[in-house]
Amino acid sequence: MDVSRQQNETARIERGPRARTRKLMLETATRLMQSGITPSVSEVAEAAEVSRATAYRYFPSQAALVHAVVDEALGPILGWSSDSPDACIRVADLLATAMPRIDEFEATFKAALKLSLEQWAQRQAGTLGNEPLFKRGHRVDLLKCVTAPLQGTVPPESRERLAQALSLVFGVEVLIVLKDIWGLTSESAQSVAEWAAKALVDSALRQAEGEA
Amino acid sequence: MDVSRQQNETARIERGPRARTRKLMLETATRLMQSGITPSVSEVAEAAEVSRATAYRYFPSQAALVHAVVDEALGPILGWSSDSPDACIRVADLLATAMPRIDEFEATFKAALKLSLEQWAQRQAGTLGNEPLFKRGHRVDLLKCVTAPLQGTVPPESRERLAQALSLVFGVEVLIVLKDIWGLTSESAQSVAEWAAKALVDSALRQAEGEA
DNA sequence: AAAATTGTGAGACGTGCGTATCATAAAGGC
DNA sequence: GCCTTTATGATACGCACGTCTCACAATTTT
Repeated sequence: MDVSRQQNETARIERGPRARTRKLMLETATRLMQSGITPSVSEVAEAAEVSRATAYRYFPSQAALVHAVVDEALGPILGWSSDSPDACIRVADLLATAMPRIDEFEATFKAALKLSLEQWAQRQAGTLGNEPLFKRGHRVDLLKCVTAPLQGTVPPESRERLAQALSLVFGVEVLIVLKDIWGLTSESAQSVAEWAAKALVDSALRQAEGEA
Repeated sequence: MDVSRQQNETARIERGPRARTRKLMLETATRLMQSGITPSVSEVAEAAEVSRATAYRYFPSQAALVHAVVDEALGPILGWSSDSPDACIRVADLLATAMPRIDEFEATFKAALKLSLEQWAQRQAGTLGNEPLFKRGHRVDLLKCVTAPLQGTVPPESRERLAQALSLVFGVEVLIVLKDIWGLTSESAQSVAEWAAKALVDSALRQAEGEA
């Protein structure tokens, strides 16, 4: 089990049965998750028609599995950036890009949130296994990019606060609250998030103007 | 196992070993959860010094356990109401009341969210046990009360949208994002949520004025 | 082609959760 | 006081997860 080789396995185009089986499992897991279910390692093994033992060799836990699928689902979102000078346009663009993707992989992102909650609980209890800790911090950089045009217009502390507030209207949590609690459709949820995001940016701008 | 009696058990002041044991377990579970851990039924049994079998009689699953603890933690929040004519004051008051409580019972509310995610996943998979479904819809009524003073000033659709947007900056999800992802303190998180809430209300008001 | 390496499958094992059974102890009714 | 009802504890069971071992098959190396 060469570690350095395994790390690059996803990036590099490798041949051989190793890469093939891993890819098969990842695709199977992704497909299952997009269909809404959050499969255990055993379930992916069965669906991919490999033995349980083999499955556990590639993904030692459900956490590792979800982690890998999330990384794939996150792809287009992480690559996002905007060069618009208008923060409002940037945030609208980000939401228009990311939210539909999150909605498409809703089960995956919910599973990721669930896992991070599990890990948080285990950390509190002290019984923190040496699992690969979940990150879930991507929105920070994205939103710092969104608020970048406000540099010079809005003081740094307010920009930071705005980015933090925006992170509340951007992510799976939004879908959970608006779809599951309020019963909205994906489109309505998206539109509420967009309205809220614009309101927050406008408020930050107006506040900065008033102080100037 | 009289069902109607068991339902009222928490409300009524009952005597006898039944109510006593249940209360003992609930208090133990609450204490454990406030200390940050999310105990299984077995763990509560051990901590309360009752047998596993007995514990399962009162709380057939961890879900039932969390549900009961959440109901207790939710107490002061559900009783909240305001008669201020100013929506801004109402929302600030609600946040000032509810968020510290949620923060205090952070582990409990996170466990509740985790359970609701589990149930959502099971529902998607079709393997939905006949567990007592989690609600998580309390914020709807609270926020409808918050936006009530805007009746006549802000059109109903906008009021609804405002309430939905406010529900994004009010709840455990806020703590998860701001504390766990951004690394803020509870106080900073609270202050960001308050700023965002005010920004949303202001925006709705301003928008209504502009249209009038 | 033969040997060494690597991937795979079958099965056993330990653990924790939830369920069921049964005997004992405690409470309430007469 | 005795008897019925009810609560409790001990134990065992099935199940799923994760780990481990070992034999076999596939691939690569020589």
